[in-house]
Amino acid sequence: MKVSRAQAEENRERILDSAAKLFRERGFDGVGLNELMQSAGLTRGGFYGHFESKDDLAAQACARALQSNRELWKLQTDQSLDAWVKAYLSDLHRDHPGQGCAFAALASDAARSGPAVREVFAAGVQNLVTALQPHMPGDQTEHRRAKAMAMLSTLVGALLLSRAVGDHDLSHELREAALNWLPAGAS
Amino acid sequence: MKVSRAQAEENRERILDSAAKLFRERGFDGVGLNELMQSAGLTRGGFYGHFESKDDLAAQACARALQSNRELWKLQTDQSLDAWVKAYLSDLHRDHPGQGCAFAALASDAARSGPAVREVFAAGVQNLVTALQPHMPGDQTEHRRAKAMAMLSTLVGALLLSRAVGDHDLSHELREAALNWLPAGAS
DNA sequence: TGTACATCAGTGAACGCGCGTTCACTGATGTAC
DNA sequence: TGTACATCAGTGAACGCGCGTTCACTGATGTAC
Repeated sequence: MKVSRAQAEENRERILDSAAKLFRERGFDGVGLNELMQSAGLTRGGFYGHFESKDDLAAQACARALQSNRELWKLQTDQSLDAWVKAYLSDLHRDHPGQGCAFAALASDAARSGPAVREVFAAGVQNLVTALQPHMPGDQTEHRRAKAMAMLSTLVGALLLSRAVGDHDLSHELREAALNWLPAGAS
Repeated sequence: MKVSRAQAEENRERILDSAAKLFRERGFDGVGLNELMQSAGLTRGGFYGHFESKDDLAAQACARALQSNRELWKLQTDQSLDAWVKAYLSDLHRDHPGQGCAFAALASDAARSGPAVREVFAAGVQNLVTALQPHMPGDQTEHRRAKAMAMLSTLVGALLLSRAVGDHDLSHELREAALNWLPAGAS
């Protein structure tokens, strides 16, 4: 049963959205194409009409996740960098990787992936650093850029570790420590 | 063909060492039990004489990886925290996750794993932070502890991101930025 | 505007493969006498 | 110390299952007249 071109495009978008969410929750290897297509309301076989391979989807889903991160975060950073940092290190963000930062959720997966995914990640880092840069203290652009990068590393590391430890108190302590550390160089 | 008890114990150790390396390189889902046992010079069927399940092995392999991290790093930090930090953010460490930091290599995997793995990770963080703490500046113990945690987050985040981006220059820039940022609060 | 037909998005069965796990079996080890 | 036998570490075939991918087919869509 064929479907209108507009509908097909909608289907493709839905696959990408599902993939961006499920991959962040369970990693590339943790989600099969069958489940993925079903979660988008389609069947297994239709996948290859939209994407070349699972790897191709992984790269595009990462791009999608990073893009939605950017849109979500732009509002927060525009009003205050501090607000964004606090939201980044919140319990809410820790407990919902599927809607959260793609770096924290998929960096390990990306490191083990092919060039396509890694290029998407590189572009994502460049984009976010450029967006954060003007909010950082310092006279020279390259200093602000370096600070933005270091801050990003701290945030990603703290969120990741706080997700990896089972201990609830330790999870909180890790994020608090990062939060208190940041102002020293950031603001 | 039975084997002496000493030999059996040796085999178990070899499985653990292989797993600690392979898991760090490719993640829990990226390594099958067949390949794993073969890399330890054994066959598939013998696995369950040593471990309850793959999950059980994952937890024990993480513990093994974290322990060997500790032994390796103790020497470096004892002479100078700076030496350790530089080694942590080196090209060598980035390019050899199999022998490197288990946090950077497996944090995402741990976040998606069961309680056993996560408890091992929590203990690993506690251990490392306790080891770093005395090297951090500050009067009060809890301040030094918080700084050690924040520094760890920065290091893990920077190494992870520098592995995830394909771009060689960006990978270097990320680690340099973290390196220059650290002294502000750490030393 | 209405009809005839080519296009092609989506279906669902099938491909070979490797997964984690189980189990009957083997035969050297370690023990009891 | 030497022999008889129980133990049990490791083997390799087999289990059912889900994986990524392919393909012949369906039938509504979009096009040409």
